[in-house]
Amino acid sequence: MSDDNRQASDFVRDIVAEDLRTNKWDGRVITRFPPEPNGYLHIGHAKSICLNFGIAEEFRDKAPGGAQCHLRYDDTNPTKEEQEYIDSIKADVRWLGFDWGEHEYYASEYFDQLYEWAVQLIQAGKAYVCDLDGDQVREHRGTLTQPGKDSPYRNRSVKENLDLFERMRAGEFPDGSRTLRARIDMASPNLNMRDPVMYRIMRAVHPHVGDKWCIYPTYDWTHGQSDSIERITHSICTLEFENHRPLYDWFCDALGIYHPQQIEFARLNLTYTVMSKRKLLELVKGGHVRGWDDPRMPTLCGLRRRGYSPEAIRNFCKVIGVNKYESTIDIALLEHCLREHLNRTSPRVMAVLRPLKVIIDNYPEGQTEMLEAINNPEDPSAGTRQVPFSRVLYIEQDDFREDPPRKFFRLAPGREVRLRYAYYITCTSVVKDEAGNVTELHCTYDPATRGGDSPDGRKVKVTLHWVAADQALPVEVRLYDNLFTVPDPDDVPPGMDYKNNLNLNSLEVVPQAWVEPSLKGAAPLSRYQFERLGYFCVDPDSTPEKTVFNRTVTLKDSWAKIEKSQSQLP
RNA sequence: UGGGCCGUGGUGCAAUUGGUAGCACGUCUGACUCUGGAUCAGAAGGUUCAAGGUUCGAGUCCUUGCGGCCCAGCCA
Repeated sequence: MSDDNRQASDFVRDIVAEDLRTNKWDGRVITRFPPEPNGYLHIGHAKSICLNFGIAEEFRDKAPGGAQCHLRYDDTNPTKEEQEYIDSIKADVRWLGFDWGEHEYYASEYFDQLYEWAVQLIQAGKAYVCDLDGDQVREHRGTLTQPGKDSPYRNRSVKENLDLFERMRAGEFPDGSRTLRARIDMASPNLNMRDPVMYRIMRAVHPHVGDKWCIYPTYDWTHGQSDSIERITHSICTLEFENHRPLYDWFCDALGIYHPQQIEFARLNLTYTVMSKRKLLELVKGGHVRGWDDPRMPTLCGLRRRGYSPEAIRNFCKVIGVNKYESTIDIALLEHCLREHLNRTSPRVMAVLRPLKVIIDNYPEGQTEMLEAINNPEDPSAGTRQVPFSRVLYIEQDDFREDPPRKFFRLAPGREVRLRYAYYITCTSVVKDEAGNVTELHCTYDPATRGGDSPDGRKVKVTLHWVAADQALPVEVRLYDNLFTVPDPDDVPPGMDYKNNLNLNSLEVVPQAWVEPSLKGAAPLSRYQFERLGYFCVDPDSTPEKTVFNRTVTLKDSWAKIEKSQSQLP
């Protein structure tokens, strides 16, 4: 059990608590998670989900006016959005362990209200139809250091604007030919205030509202008012929207409507991966991975398939905190949270990835016996199981060295080790092929050590995992490494991009590994620890004939560390 | 060179709001162990971006620098 289940505070929670204390929002706490359905959710979104839904949960009992978190799709750009994404987002939020109850909303369902509000702004002389095309709008916008120029259409009459806007909606004009723009200040140092576009003409079928519209509101014109409609109290978003806040404020004030408070926090960055939907989409479309749910992807569906648990991800989000400055978190911290949870919850099992045949010369031919094995030493209630033992076994190739280096404690000629839950064995001879590769080992076992303890108190340095050759199940195992070879994939010389840093060895398939028979029929997505190797998860690609395992993460391996440092010596 | 936001060990976060820098990950030791896992104990590692100033006292306040991120989509 983790020692501390409480959620530490942070500057966002501090604001919420303070607002509750001063009764700023009538005792209400309403947050929202507002994805655009244009891709799959990733671990960066998990940070936002945990923040928004977490706050609603934590303040449930403290907010007399009620606390809730909405799921709202910011679906304002039908050219990029799809039903597939809408569905996956719901599945992923639920899998993470959060529930929005009745509060599932779509910005596209506010389009009528938004249209009315646009008319209201036109009537107030605060919006106008502009005939400039994209290039011209850019030219008029000015630069970071120079003010923009007013559009020649900026001073059209209210009557003309109303007529034109109505006809935009009616489909009288071609795509991109006109826009509705807010009439603010072309000289503002904040470029977002230089008469931003509110509506564009775009003939596209919308995944949620179909072909009802040929004009679509921009995100800037939609987001703040959607929060307003839902009476959000704390509109929590990422840092890049800080510059947009004055615009959202302007819209709410100009409309005279309920005005939520926006709070910005830094998005999550992780080493050895990329975290933008654009790049993830490119990896998928470019065939660099097998799909959005490829176990190497930082998407929630990818992590799920890889074997991550929602608990691990939630705890990770708790541990990383929330702040206002960009930072990059070491992937090792995510893996730490993962192991921490999996260690407590995963049944142990034995599997051999690269088999080396071991023949126990003094064990009766044709005999099989069942030995008792503990399912989870961290959880006594998980009980025990029986594993078969016989004369011919497989052990891991890595667990034998004919000429053992210093600090290598495993099996070697003449050396005695323990087979987990079974017997002590001693290697008596080595069989090789013509090329000199070790093909099998002959050993003897000590019948007195049955179960794994020696009555004479004799100690061995190490315990090996094993499977009985004639009882083991053949399975496929997929081993994963980081998708990128460097901590910051975007750190590339000029002319190259992050794809140059793709790790070409991020997937290694072991077509035939062996697992103990208790794993027969293991359900997709079920998680195990393969003793001494790591945590593994049944891949949905599994068939009744062949189970496929994904390696979620290795166990911490101090021998690997020693070996690595030894190889680095001159 | 306009505006906005932000700088605390290698990394991520704390510091009772002015009281003498703490936690986690990682790294390195050691103990224990039927997973070289887990667990436990310990160590190394910070002139809190810098320089001034206010103060008995500054990571916290002031000034000036420096550095980083964001903004010139009819993307979100």
